[in-house]
Amino acid sequence: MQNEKQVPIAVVKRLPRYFRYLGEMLRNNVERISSSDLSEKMNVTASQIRQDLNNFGGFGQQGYGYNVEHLYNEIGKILGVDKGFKTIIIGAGNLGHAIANYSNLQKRGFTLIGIFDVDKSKTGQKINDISVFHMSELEQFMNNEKPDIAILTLPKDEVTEVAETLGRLGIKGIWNFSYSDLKISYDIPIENVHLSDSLMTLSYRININTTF
Amino acid sequence: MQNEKQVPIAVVKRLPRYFRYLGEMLRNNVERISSSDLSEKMNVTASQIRQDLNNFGGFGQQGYGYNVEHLYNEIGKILGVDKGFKTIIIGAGNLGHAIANYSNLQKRGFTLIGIFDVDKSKTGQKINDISVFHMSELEQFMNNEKPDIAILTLPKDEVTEVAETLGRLGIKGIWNFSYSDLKISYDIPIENVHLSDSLMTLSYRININTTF
DNA sequence: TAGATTGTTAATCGATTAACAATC
DNA sequence: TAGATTGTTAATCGATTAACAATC
Repeated sequence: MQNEKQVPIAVVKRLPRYFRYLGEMLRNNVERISSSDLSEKMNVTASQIRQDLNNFGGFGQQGYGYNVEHLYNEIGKILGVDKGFKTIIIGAGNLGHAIANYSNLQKRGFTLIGIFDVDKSKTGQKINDISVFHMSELEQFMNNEKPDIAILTLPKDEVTEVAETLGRLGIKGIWNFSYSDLKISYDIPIENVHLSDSLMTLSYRININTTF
Repeated sequence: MQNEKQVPIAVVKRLPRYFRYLGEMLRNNVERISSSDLSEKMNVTASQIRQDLNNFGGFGQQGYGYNVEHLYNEIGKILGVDKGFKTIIIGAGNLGHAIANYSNLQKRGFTLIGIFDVDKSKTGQKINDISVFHMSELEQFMNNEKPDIAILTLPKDEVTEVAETLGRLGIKGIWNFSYSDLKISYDIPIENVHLSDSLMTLSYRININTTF
């Protein structure tokens, strides 16, 4: 169980970017790429690419480089996008709507199977062809459909309770958009997305450009 | 100009989180906090907090700690949220809608002053009280209103051209949501947001939890 | 004053880069 | 085979943590 020494999170966070660039190349029918060519495109060092990839095994070949399609697929497997994880959205507000309509998620192998909201006026509607259910139906839905990932787009003072419920019902991971660092009593992965953090970083950079 | 040795980006990226926790404490009428108490709440080391803050000056006081309100305000200034940066959204699709309705941005001191789209059927509408203009009106609007930040929520094959235009018209920073690492010929800060990267990181973590 | 806690220097740790032998 | 490029070890760099003198 859980061994093989853990891959640094810094490395993991770079994988989606590799995946993105390789996908682009694949669409452009690029067959192979060397770490140094890729490093130029991506503005990182070739060393880093080789080091990163070798956390997961040797995907390249001396004198040849990396086969784009193969590497793309392998990184996809590492990231688990081949698993077809089933997702639900909780909170059918603006952000919930946007994510439900965000085709990239479907493309990356995540299948949206349901949307939940406490607002009864939304129940029964469809968003991007996916049904909106009332929160009271969540437990039964979880038992029947066994979604893997819950996307939480609800106010921050409601999020902990909902997340605890999801944990109890066996969710495998939570993608949290509420303005908080969600923590629950179940040991499952949670990714907290803080959109405004990124905007404030931008703001900082504008600010120093201007100030000094 | 631009000196005082640059603050590491790792530090800058932590500032919004400090800002968030301090804001929370401020709302709870906490008057002062020591680095060690804050470190416990935030799950980081006290050392890191003190080091991070001292990149920008000494905000604390020996034997006392940090005054919450003062520190909150100072970090706000560093981040530039006190500047009232004027923002526009380009792309009135689902994500554009969601962001326009995302009250946190207004709360963090960013003022949305216009939304643009190529789709004429959207022109003249209002989203969260903000007018939607046609893209052809962008240049004049920029000249008159001088927005600081452009939020780009449009398809990735349209984003570069629009961004170049914005650069030419004097935008100060770009918050890019399209599925690409936007690069333009003007030297202005760009923050690329890749929502699906974060989801894939979550997916990875679910995957290893399950596999090993 | 005595106690608490900062600001800051020094030590440690981890991540990135460089180098090169292995090998396709 | 010769050339290219990986996988991997070693060196460097930077970031985090520990320690403590300064000071409120």
